[in-house]
Amino acid sequence: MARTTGSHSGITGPKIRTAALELFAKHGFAAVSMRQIASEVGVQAGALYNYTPDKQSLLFDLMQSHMTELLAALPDEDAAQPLEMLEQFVRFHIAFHHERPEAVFIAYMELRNLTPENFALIEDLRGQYENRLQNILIAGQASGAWTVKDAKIATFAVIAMLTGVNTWFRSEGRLSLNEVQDQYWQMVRNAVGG
Amino acid sequence: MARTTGSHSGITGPKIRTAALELFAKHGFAAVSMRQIASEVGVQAGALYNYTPDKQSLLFDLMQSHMTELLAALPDEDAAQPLEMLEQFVRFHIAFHHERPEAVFIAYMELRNLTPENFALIEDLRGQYENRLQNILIAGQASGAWTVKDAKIATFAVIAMLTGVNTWFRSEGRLSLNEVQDQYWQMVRNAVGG
DNA sequence: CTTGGTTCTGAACGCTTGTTCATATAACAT
DNA sequence: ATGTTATATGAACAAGCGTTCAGAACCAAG
Repeated sequence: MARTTGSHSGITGPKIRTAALELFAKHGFAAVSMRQIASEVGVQAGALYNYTPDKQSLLFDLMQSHMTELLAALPDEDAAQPLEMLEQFVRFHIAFHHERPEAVFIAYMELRNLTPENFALIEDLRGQYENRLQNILIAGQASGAWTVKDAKIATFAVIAMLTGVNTWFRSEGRLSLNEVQDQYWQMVRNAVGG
Repeated sequence: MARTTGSHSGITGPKIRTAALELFAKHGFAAVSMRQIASEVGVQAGALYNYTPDKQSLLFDLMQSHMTELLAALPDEDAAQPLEMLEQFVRFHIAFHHERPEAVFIAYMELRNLTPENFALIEDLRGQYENRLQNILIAGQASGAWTVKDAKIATFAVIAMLTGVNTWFRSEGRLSLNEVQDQYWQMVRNAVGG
């Protein structure tokens, strides 16, 4: 036997990415085999190599796509006052990350499974994202919108705090996304002394 | 050949735990083989099974030890006013986690590689730790020491923020541990509205 | 209806995996 | 010095790994 009925590149390609995303998030990159991904897609392992040169590229593509989408979706920089921009950032980060828990999980947990070259590329994208927040914090320092001492530390603190939402928040739970955004915005605003 | 000169249980046992800790933290549980651990110890793979029934138990033991030590090292609960207790907690968390980056990393990243039973045990220990902070936050709410609305959310937010220190702080860097503790304490205190 | 290119199968490749076990030797107790 | 026990080796096991490739079957265009 060989090619099966209904097989098509435009379908199988995305299917592979979705299956890999879910499996990597659930079990970890190293613990997932190409045969498992193929089985999830409904195809033999060899067929995956029509769509990715190897397993490493599959991981890298998922992470790069995620980081690129994240940067592209970021609200405009110079649209408003520092306090508004910070609020925008907080609400954006929570909402965007809530919508793609698997990609977020992978982007944080699988860095060590990237080749050094790929790692550097992803770290650069992450740095760009962190810089956006850091610039907001610096702008607010300059304008006296808040009192936080070290913008770099505050950047790390805020991002860690916000990303932590993904570990516990579920939309079916006690709180709505909006309530969570409100409470985190209050905590972030207080934390920077705004 | 067989048993080598100088071989001793009291030496090899800890060596295995140390090697496993470092390798798991660096490459991930699934990506590390028993042969790699053995090689790090200077022994053949079969010898490891004099010290652990299997690879899974090795991971679980490391995680359980870490969580147990964490709980045992926690400062006393009813020793002071809420504000002092919260400050104590913040400084303790940062210092304790800074001293054992590998164990912390593993305890957060390798949860999905535990069997369901082992996972439940570790999650219970983690829950106990989080409860200690939550109780402090509730006590402060009751006494009016601060204004934070939802103690559960604040617990998650503070722990995520504090644990994030490990991703960037190095003692050789620009800041001392004490300075970092000071700044994070200020941010946490502000965040809860204290 | 044929041709050509795309997408798949299924077998194979050399290697690595966690784990077991007979066997050998070092270390200790007597 | 002898006997016992603890601790190691090294080979073996079946299973699984990422990846390659010849050939088969599908799809679309002429």
